[in-house]
Amino acid sequence: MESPLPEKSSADLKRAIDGLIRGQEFTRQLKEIIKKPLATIMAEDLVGKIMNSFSETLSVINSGESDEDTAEVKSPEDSSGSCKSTTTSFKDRRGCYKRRKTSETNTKESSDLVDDGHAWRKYGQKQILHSTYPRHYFRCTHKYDQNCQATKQVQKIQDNPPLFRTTYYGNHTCKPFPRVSQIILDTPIHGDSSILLSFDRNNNNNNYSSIQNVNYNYQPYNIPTFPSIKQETKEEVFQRSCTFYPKIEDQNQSSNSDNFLLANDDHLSTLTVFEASDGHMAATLSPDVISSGVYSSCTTSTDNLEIDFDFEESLWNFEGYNS
DNA sequence: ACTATTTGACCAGC
DNA sequence: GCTGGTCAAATAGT
Repeated sequence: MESPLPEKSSADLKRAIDGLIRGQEFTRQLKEIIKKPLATIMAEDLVGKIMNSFSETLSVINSGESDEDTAEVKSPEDSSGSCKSTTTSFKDRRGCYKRRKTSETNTKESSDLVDDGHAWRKYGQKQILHSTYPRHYFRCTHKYDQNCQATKQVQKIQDNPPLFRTTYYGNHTCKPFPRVSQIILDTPIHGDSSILLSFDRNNNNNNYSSIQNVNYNYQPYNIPTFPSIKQETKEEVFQRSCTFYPKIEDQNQSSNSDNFLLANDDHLSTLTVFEASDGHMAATLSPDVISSGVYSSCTTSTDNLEIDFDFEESLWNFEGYNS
C-alpha cells in the first residue's frame, strides 16, 4: 500500500524489461549509423523508435492496471449512450460523454509535428491550467465511418526550440485509406524543405490521375511507411521500409519525369515517375548502385519495374517485379 | 455545397 | 467547485 509504484505482474515486468532492451539496441544502432552518410535521417528514425520504446516502458511502469485493463479503450459512443437525457434537451448533447479514466496511451515528444500516417480531425482545444500553450484534441477521421476510437492530444511544451508532446489514446481500428491520395512530408532537420506528391482525383476521365505538383529541393526525405497504400502485398514489404530521396542528378534537368531514390535495408532503386502517353501516371523502378557514398543510377540494368497507380483501387500495380 | 476548424457549452471525475 | 475531455453550432476554407 505504501509502495510508490503499483504492484506489477510478471508480464508487466517482462514488457518493461523488453522495452528497455529494445531502447538499448536502438541506441546502439544509432551510435553506428551516426558514423555513416545520411546519418541524420536514419538517426531521426531511430530516435523516434527509442523514444517510443521508452515511452511504452514508462507507461507500463506507471500504469496501475493490468494489460487486460489497459487494453480496453473506453468508447465515447458507449459512454454517450449512458448520458442522462432527463436534464438535457435531446438536441443539445454537448459534453454528453463519460470521461476516460484509463486507456492505452503512447506519448512522444518531438520538435516537429510529423505526419504519423493517420488522418486526424481536430475536435477541440483547451487552455490547460499551468500550461503556457493550449492542448489540441484530435480524433481519427474514420471515427464515424469505421468506428475508429483512436484519439490524440497535442500540446506545445516549449517554444524555442519548439517542442511538442503528442499523446495517443486507443488504437486505430480503421483502415488507413485516404480520401485524397497525397503524401506530404516535412523535414524538421532541414527547415521548411518539403516534398509533396499530389494526385488529382478530379480528373476522372479514366481510372488514373496526373501528378499535379512535384515540389522538392534536393535533400533526403524519409517515408517511414506508405500510409496511402492499403493492401498487404508482397510488394508492400518492400515499400514499407523504403527511404525516399529526390535524385540530385535531376536538379537542373527539365524533363517530364521525376526521379527519386528509394532505399531500404538492402535495396537501392530509382523511381522515375512520368506521365504516360495516354495521360495516366506511371513509374519505373530500377536498381541502383552506391559508389564511394554517392548514389548513381545503374543504367545497364534492364530489370526495370513498371508501376501504375490505380486510384479506383488505390493500389500501386507492380508488373515484372520478380526479384 | 461540402468539409474542416474554431470555440463556447456541457458534463464527469476528482 | 474546478479542471479537462468532448460535443456541436458557427464559421472558415476549398
